[in-house]
Amino acid sequence: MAEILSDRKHKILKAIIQNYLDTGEPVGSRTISKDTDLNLSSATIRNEMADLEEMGYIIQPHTSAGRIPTDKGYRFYVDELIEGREEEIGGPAEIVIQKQDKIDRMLKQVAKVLANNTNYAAMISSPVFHRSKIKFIQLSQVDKFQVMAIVVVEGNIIKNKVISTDEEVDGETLLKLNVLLNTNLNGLTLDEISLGTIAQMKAQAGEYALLVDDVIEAVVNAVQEDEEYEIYTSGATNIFRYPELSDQKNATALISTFEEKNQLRSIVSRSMENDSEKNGIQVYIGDESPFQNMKDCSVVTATYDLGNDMKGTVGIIGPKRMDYENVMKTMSKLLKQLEQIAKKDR
Amino acid sequence: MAEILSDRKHKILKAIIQNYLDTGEPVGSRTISKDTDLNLSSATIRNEMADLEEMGYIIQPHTSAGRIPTDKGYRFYVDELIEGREEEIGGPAEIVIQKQDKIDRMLKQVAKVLANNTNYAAMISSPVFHRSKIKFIQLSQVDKFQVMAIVVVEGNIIKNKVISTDEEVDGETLLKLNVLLNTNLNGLTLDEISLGTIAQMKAQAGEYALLVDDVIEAVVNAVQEDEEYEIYTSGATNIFRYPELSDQKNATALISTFEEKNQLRSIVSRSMENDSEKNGIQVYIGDESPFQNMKDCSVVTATYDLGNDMKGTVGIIGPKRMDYENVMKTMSKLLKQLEQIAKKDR
DNA sequence: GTTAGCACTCAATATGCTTTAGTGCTAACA
DNA sequence: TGTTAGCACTAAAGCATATTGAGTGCTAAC
Repeated sequence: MAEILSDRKHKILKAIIQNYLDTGEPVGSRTISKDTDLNLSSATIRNEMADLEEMGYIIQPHTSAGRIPTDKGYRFYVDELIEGREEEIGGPAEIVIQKQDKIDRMLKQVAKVLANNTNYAAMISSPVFHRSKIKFIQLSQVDKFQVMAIVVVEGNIIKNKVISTDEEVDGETLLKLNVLLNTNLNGLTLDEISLGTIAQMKAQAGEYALLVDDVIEAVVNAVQEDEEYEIYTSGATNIFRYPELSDQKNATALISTFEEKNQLRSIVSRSMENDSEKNGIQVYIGDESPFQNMKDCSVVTATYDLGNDMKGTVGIIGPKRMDYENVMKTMSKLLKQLEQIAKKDR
Repeated sequence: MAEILSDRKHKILKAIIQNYLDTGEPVGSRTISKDTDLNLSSATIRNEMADLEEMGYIIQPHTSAGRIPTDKGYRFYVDELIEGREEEIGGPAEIVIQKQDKIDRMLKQVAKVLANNTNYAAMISSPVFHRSKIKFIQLSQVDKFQVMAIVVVEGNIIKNKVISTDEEVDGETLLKLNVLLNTNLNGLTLDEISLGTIAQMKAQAGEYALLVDDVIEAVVNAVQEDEEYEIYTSGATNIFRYPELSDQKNATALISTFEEKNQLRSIVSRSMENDSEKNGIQVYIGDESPFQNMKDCSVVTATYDLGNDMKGTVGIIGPKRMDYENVMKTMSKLLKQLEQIAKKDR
């Protein structure tokens, strides 16, 4: 696998791939002969191309056609891109996200901007909160036998859950419970709520110890529940720009994927797991992607971090012949902005 | 316009439309001659068809083809359907929605079931709350200069808004404000909050009168804000089942409509406005629909009412040749279930 | 090692022919 | 007078058959 390509082959392969990214058409020897500064005739190029084909970097769709990159070819190209990526020479990013009062609005906007700037389909997950702290808890009477627990966690995310009680709970009790909960749980993450804490609370609750159990369960549920993080998408119809994806079969598969969002979750988890690579950007080419049956697509993901362990994933899905360079640039610029805004926010 | 069709023409027209709904192919005289119990030769049918064409109910796509319904033809058919619709003979509805703890989940499910049972694209709006009552309000300290107002309105919908204050607000003040807000505003709808109420509250607030203004504004905003009701969709890819909608142009338009959701809002408002017709079901054929450029589609909408003025809209979007009868039946069954579950819920 | 030249291949396009499903009209019929 | 059989006609759709064009691989000469 780790063959070393001669400088010339290297150049030719890169030229083929770049040309194919642009045009989407198989590229022939003549084109390369003209487009590169190698000053070689088409015949020579043909010989080199035959070699590259043998090595598995490119392939002919049919005898009398030019060559297109294989997955291995793409991988070569992308690896080189990632390798050579210096920190962007800043420059005022033209892309602009506006600060929004709610995080989810901002994320929706990020997805939109990403889709518009790349012309591929974009997705972004809301942060997963394994370890975000409880800011405060508020129990309120909803009904005679129903109490609602409202939990605000860091990032001003609000979760709520209705608790049905066996006996009527009067206002005073509720007040006491509220104080109890807040003094004991505020500032803790879910993981930090130990059995000890709970026992302690029960002791303090006295005759309402029973209720405490229910309430804590509700709180935990509420916080965990939307651990079922949201996924926002944008630009699904962009796939129609690429003929290789817009036949009925592919289009249906891709668009339901975006509508259902279940499969997108697998991208998110995968991206989170692998998040450690250089620059945090990951590229899945063809079959490498977590999708089923999406061998004609590539997926580019990155993880953002808003601090306090609020991490999420953005992703771009497009044809294999996507403009990886632009996608990676746009993505990292956008994320940098997002993270900056979030930083100010606290 | 209000020509009266002879009984025979009536039957023939209906047969043509029904056949076309089934097959999607232009229908010829021979087919009708065989399929109906009129016992007429194809030649006779041809004469009648020529008449119907002249009257504008049907049209020939090209000289040597059968006939397809015009919008006027569809309108005739649908009107008759709506006319003749007796209250469904109940029967245990096979379609089942499960009770969910949160309304939005239930609505999502409704959309899904609707899409699956009809094979068209489905949407449902969350209820609009012009006049839903405030159940309680909770102010909480978020930051030194930030207070969060959480408002719970009927239906256990939670809204929240962060208020930035000029001066630091201490816990005691907050408590007072909380009591003040709740004693004055609970049980009221937005419309019922009069200037008198506000003046009264300010008087009671004493030195914090200034804050009261901000807070009330925040509350009103919070409640109104998601007046920006949500729209849930399902089955957008169903349109690929119908060749007349699945060409690139149509598919892109339709699917972006579903993704963007803005245009869907215009359907919702339209449906709400017109909600007074028989059975509450409305059908927009072709250009009658609120969509732009969607002349090949029909839209069927209905309004649901969960009580307490919590009204919303469901809609189906499909080809003009959709199975209107089934759609209407499915829709009204489903809504009946939804409303029943909501009733129990209170 | 490079290149010109040539025979060859295959997809895509164009061309013309046939089939098919339907029509409208006319003339005969009950 | 309404109905029908029959026939000439039409346009789309299907099919086979050339034509073109972009590209290749190979060979022989530079």
